[in-house]
Amino acid sequence: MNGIDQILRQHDIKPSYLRMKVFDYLKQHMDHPDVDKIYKVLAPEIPTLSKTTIYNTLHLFVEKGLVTELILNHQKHYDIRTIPHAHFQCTACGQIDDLEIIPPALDPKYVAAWQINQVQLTYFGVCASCQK
Amino acid sequence: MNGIDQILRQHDIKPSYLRMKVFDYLKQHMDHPDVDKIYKVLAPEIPTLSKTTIYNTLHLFVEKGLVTELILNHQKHYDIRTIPHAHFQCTACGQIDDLEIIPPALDPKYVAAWQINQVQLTYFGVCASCQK
DNA sequence: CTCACTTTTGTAATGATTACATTTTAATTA
DNA sequence: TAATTAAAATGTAATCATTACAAAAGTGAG
Ligand SMILES: [Mn+2]
Ligand SMILES: [Mn+2]
Ligand SMILES: [Zn+2]
Ligand SMILES: [Zn+2]
Repeated sequence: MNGIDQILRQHDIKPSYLRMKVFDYLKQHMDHPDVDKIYKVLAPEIPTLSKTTIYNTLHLFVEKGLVTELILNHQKHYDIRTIPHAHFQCTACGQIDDLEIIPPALDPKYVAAWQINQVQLTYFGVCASCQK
Repeated sequence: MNGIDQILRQHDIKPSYLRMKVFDYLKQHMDHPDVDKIYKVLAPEIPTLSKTTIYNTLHLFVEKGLVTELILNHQKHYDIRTIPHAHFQCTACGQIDDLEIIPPALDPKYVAAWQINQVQLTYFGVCASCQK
């Protein structure tokens, strides 16, 4: 939990207690949790916690470029890794794994015309343990 | 609209009037429409049309491998192209363009462990006309 | 302490999708 | 052809993640 306030400040985010808790959670759980997962884990130790706060905090993090948001299965998942990489999602159990694949660069003619902000490369399938 | 019944039959789909209409729409509109778009266009010429039918039909098409489903912006979009390719979506106007990029193949060790069913490569950004 | 501002909370609304029961249509059989 | 059965289409209600919005609680400067 140390140094977290520094990181938040570097991204122009005032490090409140809750924001630090949420960021700390993301740092320690790189399995791309959704809002509900984060809420369910933090709620017991923060009895007053509201799910709206989790939403607000994550929106702020995304806006400030601190975390990446990936929409899979009609749900937003949050990833503390901001460098481009790919994902695998098991359509049976929902687990999301990191893949060290860098998405291909766009043709220069598109880069000139469009302003690209994010690239998402996802492989869908069934993981090893779900195949049995 | 000719030959559509053949294509449906080849994919083990009984070519009803509505199924042919939906497929015909997808064939003529490759801009990756969502359910609502398809419904709004077909409803005027088919007064009894139900949105549930559009859902049912598209689910069937996907199940039979006739069309591809891509989830962007919390919405399902349908693509008559089934060969792998990438997409660009403008986050301002929502338009979805095809990109002739083939998503990179997975490392063999993953291919062996997982059963990959679909790959989705999407570039998000702002299109030329929305930048003004 | 007071005031202004930020953060957090609670509740209601939104909107795409799904579940499910009913009605309509098509195909099969007698 | 009429009766029976199966398939397709429809209508309505439920689901559920997300958002909108207003109120409450906390923070920090003067
Ligand atoms: Mn990741
Ligand atoms: Mn496409
Ligand atoms: Zn799995
Ligand atoms: Zn645009």
